[in-house]
Amino acid sequence: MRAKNAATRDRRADILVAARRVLAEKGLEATTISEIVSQARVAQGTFYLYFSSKFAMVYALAEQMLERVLVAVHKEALKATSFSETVEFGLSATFREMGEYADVYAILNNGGGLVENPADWERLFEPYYDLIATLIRRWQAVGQIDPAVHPEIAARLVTSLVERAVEDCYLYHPGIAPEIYIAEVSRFVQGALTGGTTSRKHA
Amino acid sequence: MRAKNAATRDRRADILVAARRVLAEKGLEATTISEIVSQARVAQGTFYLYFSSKFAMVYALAEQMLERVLVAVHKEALKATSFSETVEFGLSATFREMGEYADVYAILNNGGGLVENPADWERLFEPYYDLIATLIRRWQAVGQIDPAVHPEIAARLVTSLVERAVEDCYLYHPGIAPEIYIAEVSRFVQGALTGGTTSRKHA
Amino acid sequence: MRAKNAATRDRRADILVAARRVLAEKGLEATTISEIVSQARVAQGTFYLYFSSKFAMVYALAEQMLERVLVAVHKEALKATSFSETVEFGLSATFREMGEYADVYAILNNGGGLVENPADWERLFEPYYDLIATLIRRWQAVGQIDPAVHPEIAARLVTSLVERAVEDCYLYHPGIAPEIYIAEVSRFVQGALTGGTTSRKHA
Amino acid sequence: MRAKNAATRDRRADILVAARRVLAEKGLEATTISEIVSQARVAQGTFYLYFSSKFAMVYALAEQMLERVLVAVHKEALKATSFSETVEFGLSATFREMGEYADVYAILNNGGGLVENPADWERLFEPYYDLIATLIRRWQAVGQIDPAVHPEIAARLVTSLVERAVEDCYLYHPGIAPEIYIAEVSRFVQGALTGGTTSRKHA
DNA sequence: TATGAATGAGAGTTCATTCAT
DNA sequence: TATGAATGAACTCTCATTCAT
Repeated sequence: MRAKNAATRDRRADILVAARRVLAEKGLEATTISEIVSQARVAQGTFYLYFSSKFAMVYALAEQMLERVLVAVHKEALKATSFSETVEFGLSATFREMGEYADVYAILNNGGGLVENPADWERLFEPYYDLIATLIRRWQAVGQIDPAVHPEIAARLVTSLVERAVEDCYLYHPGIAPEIYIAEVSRFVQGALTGGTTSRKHA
Repeated sequence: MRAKNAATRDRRADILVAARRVLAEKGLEATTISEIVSQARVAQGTFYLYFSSKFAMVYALAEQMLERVLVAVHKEALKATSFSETVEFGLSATFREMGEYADVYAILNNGGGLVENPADWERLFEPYYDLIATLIRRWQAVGQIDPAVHPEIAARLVTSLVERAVEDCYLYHPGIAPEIYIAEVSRFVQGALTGGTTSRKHA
Repeated sequence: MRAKNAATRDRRADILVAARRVLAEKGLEATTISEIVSQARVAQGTFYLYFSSKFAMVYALAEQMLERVLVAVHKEALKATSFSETVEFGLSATFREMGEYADVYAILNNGGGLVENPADWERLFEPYYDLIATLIRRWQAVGQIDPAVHPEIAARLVTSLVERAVEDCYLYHPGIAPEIYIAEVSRFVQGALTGGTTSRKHA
Repeated sequence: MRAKNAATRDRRADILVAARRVLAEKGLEATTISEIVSQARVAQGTFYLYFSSKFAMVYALAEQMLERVLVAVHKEALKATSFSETVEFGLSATFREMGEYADVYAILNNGGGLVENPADWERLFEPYYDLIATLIRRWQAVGQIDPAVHPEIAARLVTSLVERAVEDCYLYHPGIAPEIYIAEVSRFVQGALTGGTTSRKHA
């Protein structure tokens, strides 16, 4: 198990970096393998050594992003001592990690229509949904989340909420600070899961 | 001033109907003008008489859908006598109308990357955001929504929530009844906007 | 034989005027019937009432120009009392008339490749060549032009010389006054036809 | 450092050869890239590897022709010992070289209207004009050309004269021998530049 | 592994022309 | 005569993919 020769460039990584730059700038349809390999300074054929198609490359990019978010959120969740903290820490971590990919969100959200079977693409997000659902169940177990909440559905709603907030935050309204969005989403999620219904009992 | 000859087909409408069928079946990138006009039984050039490009057509389709949802939600909102009813009626109407376009959601959600300036596309949704924000303000005025809620941001979050729920409901989990999603989103939105946090102060 | 109703626009003329404007601005290949009829404010079909094709229209335009030049040169030739005057008067008239068509020269010179049989196009210029050849013969008869000159070939050379000079003058070097070109061509033609070589023998 | 494999076809050259054949047969507008690549036996995309557009290809063809003429005329000019010989040798060489391109003249003369900025196209001919102007100045210096002649303008007139003569000779009147045209143009040019006007003073 | 010239199917789009009104 | 919506063949050009080196 020796270290990779320093002189040997990691071409797969080079390609992914270039791909993101091009996707961000041109959009999915206008992105060409040609431009990716040109920016990555590798030959056209080399691309196909690492990715079997344009779609496979987009898929790999999505995997990369989700892996990083997953790890970060998981780490923060371990530190949290309440549902409220879980939400706050998790959101901050997610905004931080996803913010790095803000430029390719619109594309990574739905596979850009490249995907032949939407379920294939959706499967990519499963681990993320699982993590959120698990966290929901954990805090339901200790009474901090409304037991009426459906963990699997809520996980997807929360995810879409976050994705959308990040998108709005980084793409459409760069003037508004991320903290504003984090606060808004935080209240949104906590209000939603701790039971608006319950709270209304006191009204 | 006579009525249009019944025999005269409305080619623009024919094209949009065909376009939806093809987009739903093939996805955006794989959809070709060729197939659209072939299904619409018009000539290739006729397409360009009504739409200046493939993108302009997708845009028109999104406009059409949003117009219908807007009208339906507006109508329901007039009938509602509480924020809770506004949410319930509005959601039902939205699910009903958007459900008709479920097949082209993934595409209409983000303009499929065809859009050159994302803000152009986002502008399309403005009227919808405005309506939601207006409704939020209305119920904030009578104390049924947490005054801390930022109407414009919340409108966008609610919108994304609904879009995503419809997507999940009609595309990914056709086994689950729409009512389940409506109930979940309803609680989600109400909990979020009536202020779960606030209610905890009383706890 | 009554005058045309003043209210009736001469659509054929309108089309030719618009055609020249478009040809001048866009070049032959980029000129479309669409734009011509749009500028002429007539319907697409009306074009074909007057011209059987795009080529027929360019041909008509060339005819129009050549007719005007022919008439003008003929008129001047009648006034001239020497070969020298014939050249000077004729050149001035030609520069004046052709100058009006300077914008479409490059196109009218060779039919732009629209022509299927180049001879068809060439035939258009025959009356002009004939006039020049006739004038050459006239002044050869009275000894003012070298008898060795071949009237038909010389007519074509003179014509091309003039066309090119007008082109250079009006298109490529608008800074240089037409008079300069007229003087240069005049000396050129006179020198060529009165036999510079021969005359020097006598010097 | 081995020689290029004999089996490796020079695709750029193949394309230019085919292009000439098609242009000559069909004219510029009717010439399609499709037919060119089909005759050159290369793929459609290969064309764009060497030429960025149809116009770029025509431009390259013109460059090729002018280069050959330039070299030939320059070589002959070195051998000439008088202006008269310069004209005769130069004309023969030009007729010989341009005769090889007679089939695409009408097109190469004005860029066929494909050119967006006529000056771009004109620039292509500059080296040729420069050579002629230089030769004129050389023989003006030793008194063999009328000092009143404007070298730059005359160079353009002479060029157009030659182009036109070649065109007439090879395209329109193939029955007349090139020598006739060469003689006519030779006398034309010599008469024009050695000063018909001057000589008449002595008459 | 890496290359990059070559491929060719197929895309979006244009536009001269027709024809029912 | 005049219209202009409709046509559809044909165009240029792109680009994912291959393969001999």
